[in-house]
Amino acid sequence: MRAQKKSAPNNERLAEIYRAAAQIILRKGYDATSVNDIANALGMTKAGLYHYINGKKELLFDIMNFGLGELDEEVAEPAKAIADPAARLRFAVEAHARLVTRGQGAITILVDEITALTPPQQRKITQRKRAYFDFLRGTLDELKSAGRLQDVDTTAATFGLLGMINWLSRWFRQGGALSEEQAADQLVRIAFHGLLRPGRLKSVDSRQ
Amino acid sequence: MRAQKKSAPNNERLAEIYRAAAQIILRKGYDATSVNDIANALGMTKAGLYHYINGKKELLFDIMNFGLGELDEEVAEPAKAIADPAARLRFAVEAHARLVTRGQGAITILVDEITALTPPQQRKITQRKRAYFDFLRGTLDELKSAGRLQDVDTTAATFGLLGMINWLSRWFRQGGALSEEQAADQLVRIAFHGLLRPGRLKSVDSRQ
DNA sequence: ATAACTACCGACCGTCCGGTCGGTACCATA
DNA sequence: TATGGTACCGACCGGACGGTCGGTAGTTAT
Repeated sequence: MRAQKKSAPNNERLAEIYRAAAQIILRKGYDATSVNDIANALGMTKAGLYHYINGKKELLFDIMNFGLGELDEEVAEPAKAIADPAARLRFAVEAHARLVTRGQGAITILVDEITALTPPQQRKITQRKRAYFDFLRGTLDELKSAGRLQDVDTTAATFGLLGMINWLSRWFRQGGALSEEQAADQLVRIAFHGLLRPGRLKSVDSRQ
Repeated sequence: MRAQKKSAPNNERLAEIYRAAAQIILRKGYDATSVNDIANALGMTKAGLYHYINGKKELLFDIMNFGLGELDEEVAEPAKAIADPAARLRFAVEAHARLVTRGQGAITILVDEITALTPPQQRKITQRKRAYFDFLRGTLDELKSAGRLQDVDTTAATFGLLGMINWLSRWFRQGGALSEEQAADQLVRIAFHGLLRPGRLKSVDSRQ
């Protein structure tokens, strides 16, 4: 139904292109990245790059779908094999966090540059993201049914979780104070048990 | 030391311009927003708008500083008057969350568009954001000293907190299922007590 | 009445960007 | 050694965008 590429170019080179483009877009943002920037990073000219891609927006769309594929393969699918919802949630948070801290770029772009797509592209990406969101919230719902969840709204909690994880891309730096594993572990701790020790606090009230 | 505006234009109109620009930039992103877009939204031409602003980047810089001003006035300053660190933290999270959910735009832009600034502008904004970050982390450090904090890294915890709060702008919608107050309350609950009920869980292990 | 200032606008400019097109050099395969 | 496909490139185009400039209409001050 849709116009395909005129020919079928080397697939490995295509993967290289996605990787290089993701890195640059991650650093400068989609709009601030020119097709020339990407081509130069690959030792090519713009015209040469257009041998592989069908347009700047479609390149972004492809990168995002690649990122969603990673999320499915490395987080959602393995997690779904875990029966206990708490263990499943822990695995998902850790694996997702590591995907972000690894800094390969696609998952972060996926989250930051949706508005750059055309509306139909946006719809498709949003739909796939929604499936992942529903999987996470479903796990929280299971925990709630089992009486293992605090008294929180599972939708808000899922967004809170995703907020913490996605925010990693803004502050986590390779070679910083925390390793990828430590950062993921910290998020799990905060998400699971919160910041404050439980116990006797005679009701915390914001109005002095 | 720096070139000022040629004259001193109406300050109220300037505020209107900031507000309108913030709304559009919030919706479309800085790069995708043209100076013309902003001018038209104000019933002006681009040339007319340039009577008030010195450049697109400086407009963004001004909006960000405006957002940081709001954060100081409505969150940091009032919070600093609260002696108990847990109550102070609760107030900060709630007030900050409400600033985001209100959707006026400046705080969200502040967080999403830093890369669009010139390096000196970036440095100034980052410095002011750092002061707010330090205030939050300082509060967590106080709680830690008092033995009231879980065993978490206060830096990671502060980023986690900010991640949840800033993420609100991506999912919270006026008139949605949750009111601004409810959303802020949910974040406080999650941040303070976590997702899982405390108690007997015979060690959550991620490996089956 | 006039000078000065504010608040704009129409027209224009240089630049950069996404995208195209007609090539060419280099393989394969037969 | 002809054929055809892959992997590029130089040159170019139209359009949009940030920004400028020389105005003008309206208001206020003297």
